[in-house]
Amino acid sequence: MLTLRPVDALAAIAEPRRREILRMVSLAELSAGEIARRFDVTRPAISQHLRVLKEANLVSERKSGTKRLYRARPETIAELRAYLEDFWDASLRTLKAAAEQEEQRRSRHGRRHESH
Amino acid sequence: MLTLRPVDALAAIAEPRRREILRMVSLAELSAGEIARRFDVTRPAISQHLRVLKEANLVSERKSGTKRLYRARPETIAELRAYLEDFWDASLRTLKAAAEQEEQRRSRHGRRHESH
DNA sequence: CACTTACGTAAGTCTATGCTTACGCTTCGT
DNA sequence: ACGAAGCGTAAGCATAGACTTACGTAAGTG
Repeated sequence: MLTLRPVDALAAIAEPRRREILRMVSLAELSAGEIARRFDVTRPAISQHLRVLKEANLVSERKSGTKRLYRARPETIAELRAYLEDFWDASLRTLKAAAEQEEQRRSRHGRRHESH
Repeated sequence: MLTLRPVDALAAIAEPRRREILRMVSLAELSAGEIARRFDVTRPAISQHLRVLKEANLVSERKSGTKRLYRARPETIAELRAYLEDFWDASLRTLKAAAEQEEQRRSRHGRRHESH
């Protein structure tokens, strides 16, 4: 039952600041304020980034007193990774196959092809 | 001498349509028109996507007569893949380490921690 | 019960971006 | 030389999105 597709996570990761945030909450569980202090932007901006990451299931949230602690979710990261692995594999495999075919064609008849 | 960072390629890939285009030009060298015909958008829109992909070095362009043929560039795809591999590795490794530390703490003293 | 701390959210702004139509440039066929 | 084919680019538009300030809320503190 996976309603969120890896694609949402990919879009979330495309943002440099969110990538940085995800790195931070991979190293340690952090509060929104702690994260915001390490950036030049205001705290609400970070809250909004955290919401995107949370909606993409890339981070989990836990309340502790007045704070909210965020941490990266390895499962979703692994899913996104797998999704992209398939993407790379499909691309690179077919590219390699195409290059080899071309190489064969080139060597079979000595004249250069595709002059059209 | 790599002026273009993998990050640009990542942003390019974040767009669903561009991911689809990249898949297509991995399977076969295609002209802009051929690509556009497979989408519901106009040809200029595809041209603009192709420009983004080209600037990210994800596709190469070759002129043949009045056409321009596009093809995925395996090198850049591999670079982006490597960049992300590092990202996953760093995230997942530290997450695993943190989880283990926590597990140790939890088992060392029987009571639950972090009540604050 | 105030007051403070630590937040999220709403509203508004500015920029980026994905799209369209209009146009101009090459290259090929005749 | 001329029209058509195949593109890229410019300009304009509408939407998304990354910010800001202002405000509201829940949980500790005195």
